[in-house]
Amino acid sequence: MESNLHVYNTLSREMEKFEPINPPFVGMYVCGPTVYSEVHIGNVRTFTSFDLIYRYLLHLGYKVRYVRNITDVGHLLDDSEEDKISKKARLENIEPMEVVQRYTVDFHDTMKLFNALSPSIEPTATGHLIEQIELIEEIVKGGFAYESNGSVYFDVQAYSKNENYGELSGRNIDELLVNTRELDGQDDKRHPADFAIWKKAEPQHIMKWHAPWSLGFPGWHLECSVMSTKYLGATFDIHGGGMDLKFPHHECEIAQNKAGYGQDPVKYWLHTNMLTFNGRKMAKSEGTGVTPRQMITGDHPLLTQAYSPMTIRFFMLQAHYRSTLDFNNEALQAAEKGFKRLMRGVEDVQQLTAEPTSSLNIDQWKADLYTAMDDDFNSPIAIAQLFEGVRYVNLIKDGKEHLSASDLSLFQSTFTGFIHDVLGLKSEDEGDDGQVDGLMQFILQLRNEAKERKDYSTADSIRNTLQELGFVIKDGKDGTTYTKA
RNA sequence: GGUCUCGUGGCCGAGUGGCUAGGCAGAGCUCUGCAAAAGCUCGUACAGCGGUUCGAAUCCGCUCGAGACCUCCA
Repeated sequence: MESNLHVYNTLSREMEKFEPINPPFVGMYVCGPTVYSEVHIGNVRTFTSFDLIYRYLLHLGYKVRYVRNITDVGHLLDDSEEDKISKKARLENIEPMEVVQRYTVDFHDTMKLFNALSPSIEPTATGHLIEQIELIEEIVKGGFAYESNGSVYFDVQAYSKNENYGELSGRNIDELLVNTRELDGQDDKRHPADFAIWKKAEPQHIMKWHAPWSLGFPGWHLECSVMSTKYLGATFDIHGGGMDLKFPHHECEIAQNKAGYGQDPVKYWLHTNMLTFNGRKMAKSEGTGVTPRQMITGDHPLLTQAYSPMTIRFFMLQAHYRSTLDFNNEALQAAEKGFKRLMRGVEDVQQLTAEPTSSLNIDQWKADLYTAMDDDFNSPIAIAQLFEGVRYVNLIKDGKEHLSASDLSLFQSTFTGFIHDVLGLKSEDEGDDGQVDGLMQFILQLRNEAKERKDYSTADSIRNTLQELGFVIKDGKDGTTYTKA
């Protein structure tokens, strides 16, 4: 298993050659959603980015175990004593697990629309309470956590004696202690930077479990430590998530793993950047979240039209996963047209015929494609290279370039395979039963007869009417074809 | 207030010490009954001001602007 893949590791802040701990196996853990409401389009971007990464690793031949959790324990809101899931449950007058079920299903449906592959394992926080309690016990035993009023807090200062709390996020422990804001309900903590790993539940709290310290619930960061370790081992290859999780979530995860399991959990940390709308980060908490449903239906004040899931996916892949990406109508419309052009290339490439020799260097073209993806999954460059491929298709179609049988077959499989399997893009033309095509062929035949009679008014009338119905007519050298607009 | 990121042509968005990103939009040409499609060609962009260098959009400093994290967030 040899590849030349390089990835940007947040931990080292450098590009590193990707070398799995146990090739050809790769363990990848990605922080999944908290299922208390519909995901927004920013969440979709993150999971689409990791879908691209997962797909490319598979394409390279790695045996990937992809674990993505579902956070179904609500965690505390900043200034209330109520967590997100039980709050939602109370508002909608339903069971907390009903909330969880509804939005888990919705999340899966959404990711399917965007053609994301399912993870290998999708564990839930509530399904791993025992393991979480065990990890807390280990951390306490090691002297890195203390109990206070039925809650258990991670002792950041004790941990910092020998470890570097802040290594991932570049934070300085002393500044952290000074700069942490004064929050209510911090009385139980010894230091403001300490974080809860077990929280005693207030009487009105719905989701709670019995533990040695109290009837309560686990700290948010704990589930990922536990589930990643359980399914991928104490040290695994890739841990991913959104940039906004770097601190405190991932920082705390590392601390918990080192304190409880005695091991540095992750070799490569990958973080995806945020999606903005009108230059502002999209976030549920700010009420600026645009949902996938709104994107697909166009039902949102900021949208001038609807955009299909594949248009949105293509648009996302046109930016690098570590860059912020700003949504606006003009850019999305550009993506819509570009995507259609790419898909036309996929259709047309299959129609090409071979010649005795080649006038294009397909090996080089293919190598450039892989070079792009090997450079930290640089999908924008890869897409540029695929558009170069579209140009090839058209030149060959026009007889201006030609390929040998072996080159043509390589070109076809690489071009189509990359678009379908690596980028996860597929045509959205709803297939028909051939009736439409039969009708179209008949109509076009009538039109061509009119053209031969130089009856251009009839020919144009047919073309205009078909155009209004959504069919674009193209008179080529070898006959007339049509595409759906 | 602290930490950090970014500022690329009309729009989105790669790249990065000297060589074409790409998509969309725009202009011209070829093809065509016309059109569409397709092909070819074109704009010569890197916030501003200094500095380093033979040479910087790319490195350094400052200024301005935008954003993120520091509190739940993908």
